[in-house]
Amino acid sequence: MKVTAFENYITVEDYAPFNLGLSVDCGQSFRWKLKENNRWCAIVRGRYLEASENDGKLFLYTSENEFNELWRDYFDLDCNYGEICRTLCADEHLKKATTECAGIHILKQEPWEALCSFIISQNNNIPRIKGIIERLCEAFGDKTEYGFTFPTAQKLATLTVEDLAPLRSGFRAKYIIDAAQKVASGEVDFEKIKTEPIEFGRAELQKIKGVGAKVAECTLLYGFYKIEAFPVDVWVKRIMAELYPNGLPECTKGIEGIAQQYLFHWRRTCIE
DNA sequence: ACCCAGGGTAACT
DNA sequence: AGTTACCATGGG
Repeated sequence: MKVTAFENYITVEDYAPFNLGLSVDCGQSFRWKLKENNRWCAIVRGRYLEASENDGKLFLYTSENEFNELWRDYFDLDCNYGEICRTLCADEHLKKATTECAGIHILKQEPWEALCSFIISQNNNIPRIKGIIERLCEAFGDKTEYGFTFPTAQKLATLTVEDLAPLRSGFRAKYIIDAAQKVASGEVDFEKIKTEPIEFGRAELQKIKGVGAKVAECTLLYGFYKIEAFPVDVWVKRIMAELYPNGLPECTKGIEGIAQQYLFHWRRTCIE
């Protein structure tokens, strides 16, 4: 990986297969927007970034310092996805999925944002999920010169279900409040989820009302980078019924979450 | 009115 | 422990 710093941006070359647009807009995160100048922009962990990709080169409007300390990790640029995809290619369907959706990386998102976002995602569609999250940030996040931050669990823990009415999140509002309270109080222990095996995190997250297996898996995968987590939504359910009636192939062992992300996007966009 | 969407829960065998 | 009703919201 080669990083070159300019006045107000850096370029990154020679990185592992990575597709910026695909990674930020394949259903794992909901806050990235494509501006008219063809740059993706978002506020992540309180930091604002504009980014674009052209001719195998990344343009990140940030400092080399912030890149090394935040974005490099967030975009998982030091992980060898080439090798991972070669492993997954042992299965014929995953060979197609990883080829046709090449460059998807798992984004290392903030645990609370991932949890809260995927609570909102339940029985919902992606455009509306994005709308609810945008209203959540505008109503309860911190205003910055570039937009609103994602509100903290501590902030949301002070609110009531009625306070969330403007979000139009429906029955999910009470789940958001319960999650915020349990995370803010430490009843759901994020630090321990980070260090303990995944089974601890599964049980811990499902102490929250409205968090079942699927939302827990998404939180563990995108918020805690537990890449063996395997969220099964309606699309992955279809994949399993159509292609893997006897379960996932051996080559996915330990990296089920990454396989899932390719299969999810592939099934939604490349099939039929 | 009917369908679907990155589901969850409770009450059953 | 697995299945099966039932729950819930807004957009098409």
